[in-house]
Amino acid sequence: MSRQTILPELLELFRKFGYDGVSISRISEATGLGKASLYHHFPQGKEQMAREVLMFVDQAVNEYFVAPLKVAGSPKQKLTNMAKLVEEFYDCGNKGCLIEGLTLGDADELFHDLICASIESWLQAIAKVGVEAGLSKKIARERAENILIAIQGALVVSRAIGNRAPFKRVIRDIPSMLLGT
Amino acid sequence: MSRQTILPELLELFRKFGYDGVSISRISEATGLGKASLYHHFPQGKEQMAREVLMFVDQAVNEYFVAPLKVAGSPKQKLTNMAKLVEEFYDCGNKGCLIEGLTLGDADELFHDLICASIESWLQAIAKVGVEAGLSKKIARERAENILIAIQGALVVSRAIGNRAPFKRVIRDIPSMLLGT
DNA sequence: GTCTATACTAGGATAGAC
DNA sequence: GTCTATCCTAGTATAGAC
Repeated sequence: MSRQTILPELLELFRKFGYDGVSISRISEATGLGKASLYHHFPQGKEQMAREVLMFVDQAVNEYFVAPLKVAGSPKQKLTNMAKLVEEFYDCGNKGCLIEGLTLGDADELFHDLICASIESWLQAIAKVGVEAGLSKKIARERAENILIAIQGALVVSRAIGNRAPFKRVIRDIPSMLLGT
Repeated sequence: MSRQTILPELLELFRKFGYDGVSISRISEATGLGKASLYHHFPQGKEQMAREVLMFVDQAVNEYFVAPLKVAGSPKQKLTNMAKLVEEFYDCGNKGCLIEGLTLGDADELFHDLICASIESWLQAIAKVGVEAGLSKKIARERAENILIAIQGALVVSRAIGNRAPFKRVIRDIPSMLLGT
């Protein structure tokens, strides 16, 4: 069983249950691999699994969210493309956010650097599109932050009230959140 | 030891570590009470503790966030007052959000109704201020949702990047998020 | 109402056979 | 590379003394 098949499964577990909510037994059930096999692939156990999932996600962020912002096209088109891919990644708000589950409690210190770096590269890519569109660096950065805040907040609120409409609305409004109405 | 002294301590634990991250031993250490004493006060264990914390928070939400929106004053003043109290409650973004830790994994089903009701009453109170200020019901509701999304999202992002500035900015912008610039 | 002691279960991790 | 069996620790929960 290869990394490419197991990491997506681990991602789903960590985003759904959080670091503390994922047990080796649960992973064993979900993947069909015995505990000993899991430790064969990940000698440092759960911590290594979460770390590799975060690196896998960082790669996905760069490939799916950041790269579309760097190709040719108008700022609005780039953001619309990104918004669509974000919507897919979170399955219209049905799938939770990795950040939440990996920044609670003790896990926070373990993974802070990885999470921080991943968010930062996404943030900078969005801000760069804003600068291209004529915004000042400061405003572009703030609005990029607002976009990530809206995405993460919408995931929390949508799940809490059991209604995906707020998430979908946020996705739709991403371009205007950076470029203005 | 009374409910009034122990519930705030439990709140801090659950918001910091999430439901799965809080163990009875941890609660015992934090409160200074032995395990058996904790079960004396909360016969149904951790689940009851979390439930009572949520009811305690619901009360606090109504007392501190909703009530200030119902007194006399201009819409802008009401929102500014609320924003200030929200900032205090989350300690400028240093303290996490209960919702996150209690909507992950299995805990989600256990507490969904309580969390949902609590958010809904807050949401409606904000929307009502918007209607008073002349907004349509639909727009007022959407903007109220946007405010909660921004608050929760800012907590996630601020913690993740280790910088409270986005949270403070969101707090400052709450009135204009409802009433327009 | 709080404590010590204890029972039981689940989670983390490894040894060794195949 | 995967399995069964096992070990140890941590977590949940309760009994019974004070």
